Amino acid sequence: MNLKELATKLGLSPTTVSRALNGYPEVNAETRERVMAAAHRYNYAPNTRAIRLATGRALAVGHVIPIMTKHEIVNPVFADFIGETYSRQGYDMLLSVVPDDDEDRTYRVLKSRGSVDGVIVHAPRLNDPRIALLTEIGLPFVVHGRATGTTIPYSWLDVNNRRAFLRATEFLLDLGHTRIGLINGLEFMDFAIRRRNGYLEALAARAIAPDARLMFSDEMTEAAGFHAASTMIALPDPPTAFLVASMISGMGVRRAVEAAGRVVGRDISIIIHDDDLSYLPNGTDVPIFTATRSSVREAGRMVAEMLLDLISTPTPAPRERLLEAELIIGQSTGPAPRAVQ
Amino acid sequence: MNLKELATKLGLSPTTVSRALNGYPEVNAETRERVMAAAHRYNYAPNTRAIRLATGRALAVGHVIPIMTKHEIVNPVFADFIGETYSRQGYDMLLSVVPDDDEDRTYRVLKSRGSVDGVIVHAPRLNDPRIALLTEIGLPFVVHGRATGTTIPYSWLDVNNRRAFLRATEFLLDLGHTRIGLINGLEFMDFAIRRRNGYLEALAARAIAPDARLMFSDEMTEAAGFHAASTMIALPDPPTAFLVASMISGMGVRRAVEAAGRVVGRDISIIIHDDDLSYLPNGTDVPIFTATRSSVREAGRMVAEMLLDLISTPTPAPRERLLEAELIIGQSTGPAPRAVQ
DNA sequence: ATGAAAGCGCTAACAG
DNA sequence: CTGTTAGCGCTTTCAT
Repeated sequence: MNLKELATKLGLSPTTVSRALNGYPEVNAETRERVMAAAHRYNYAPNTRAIRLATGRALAVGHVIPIMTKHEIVNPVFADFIGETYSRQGYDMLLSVVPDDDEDRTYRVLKSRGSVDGVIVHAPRLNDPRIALLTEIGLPFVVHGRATGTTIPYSWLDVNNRRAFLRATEFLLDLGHTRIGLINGLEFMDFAIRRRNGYLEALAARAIAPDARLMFSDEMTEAAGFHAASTMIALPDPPTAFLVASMISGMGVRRAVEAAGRVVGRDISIIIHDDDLSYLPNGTDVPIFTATRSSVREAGRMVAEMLLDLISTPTPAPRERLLEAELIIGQSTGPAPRAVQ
Repeated sequence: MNLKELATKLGLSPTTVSRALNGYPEVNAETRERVMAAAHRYNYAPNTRAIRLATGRALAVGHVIPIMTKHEIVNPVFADFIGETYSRQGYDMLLSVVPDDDEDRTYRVLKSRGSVDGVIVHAPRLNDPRIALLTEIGLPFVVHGRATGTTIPYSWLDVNNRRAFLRATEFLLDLGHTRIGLINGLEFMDFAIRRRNGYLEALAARAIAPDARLMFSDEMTEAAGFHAASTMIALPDPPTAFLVASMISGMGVRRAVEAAGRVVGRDISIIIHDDDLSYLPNGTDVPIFTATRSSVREAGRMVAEMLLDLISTPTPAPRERLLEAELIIGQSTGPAPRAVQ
């Protein structure tokens, strides 16, 4: 059933039916009722392809996921982008999974073929070139995260990673730890840089000089966590606590501690950060974390809304939103951190 | 730059240009050269919206992710669906994240608005209603996994989960373990059912009666793994080994073992299965697993190809593909399983 | 308040 | 081999 057929059935012109369905004010209230009812009855669904061609809008937003060719991937949790935000406004969510050495072309094609009205930029990196590129080609975008080093203004939404790690470090410092090993993600990722800064800031505030041997930056895998922790434990003056940037590397850290014959929570404390808690139940009994499932979802929804706003605004001004993370203490991944004896 | 403009510049009709660009055989070789060159020079990109309307094809495939309203989500790893398979053929990948109580409507809308040419069904459940629905409304689909209990024929690609767990169980049995705790995912998920069957089958082959107290089925979270393992360890006759269905629950299992004062790999062996190794490096030093990163990616690519095949085939016959998983022994998550003393 | 007509940019018969 | 002519199903002036 298409518009024309529906119009014929109603004895109206397609124009009027279209106007009635799209809420144009000039339509007679009674007519609108009739149209609505008929549309519902005949299960009429407008053909998106036609709307797109006629209006010149794509009615879709893109999410481009860079697959790192040299590294393990960063895999955004798409469940967080509850389709509702998009679908409620009639937008589709397009996913492009592309090797990072091919990103440029992807964005240009997205723009020139008119596949999307805007994109969400995931996993921003230091001096991320995508921001300049998108600005240049005029494809609206919102960054989920931020890109340190970028000078041109752009819209973003980020979680305060610096503050999260600052507080986690302070927490350990308060327990008397002074040698705290940082097991961070790859530090060309923006979030990893900020986390490191938070860690350093906390140390600086207590006049503790950072020790390069206690700061590892690598992929957030089990093996990398194991390697980093093992190396640090083997130092003449090993750390008494670890601050780990992901659940998975945390698993490797635990293994390293145990392999060295130490006991987690007695000899060595571990704080594991993670902002993807899809594998943990909400609210209760979680380890030390700096985000909760619900807040991550909230962020996803907010980014989506920012983009839709941006698209529908004639002359949009860049918007920025910084979310504070929660600090939650529990013990799911192991015993809670202990004071140094 | 659109087709018409390009045609004018070339002094040709849009038709000819279109034919030249789309590889129709009747075009003069020399003409084609000229057209191609001009298209390249003027950076011509066809307008997808117009192609879609004109051909009546959506040039897009949908991935519908059901968000369980009552449970933690199943979050497919989309990086596995390397866009290349789709983009090479000019297809977009559409993502719909919807609450599971709203799936019906989503599929119907997808069909009636013509947003996609077909869909990939993720995370199939026992007697999954989606298969009947999609068959009924005539939207082509391929199931990533299988749906136990479904009678109508359909296309699917699955990893042999039964066999994977059969082999893992056999491995432990060969080491002398007879009390093996199964910590499984939710058993309304098809893959979880099959894994359980593999476990049971291995026990049956050795004439070992299954013990209901050694079989847990729950969400694959850290907390659930901890709870299941703790409960089993507290039994008068506790298991000497655990077979765990995910890396994350495995973390909880390890914690439970340690909390009980036992040593992993000495008192209790653990085999962790996982088929999402995004957090592990390829190839080396992985724990006992039944799939590798590359094979998971391979599967993703294959499903995508099956769907594209299906779409472009006039009268498609259902295709079925069962992949054998690899059994890899390593020790990233802990010591390798040991023989019972 | 409603309708007629043109057009979005491409493809696909049908001619020649 | 190339061009002419109609659409695809909707929106959007411009009339009435």
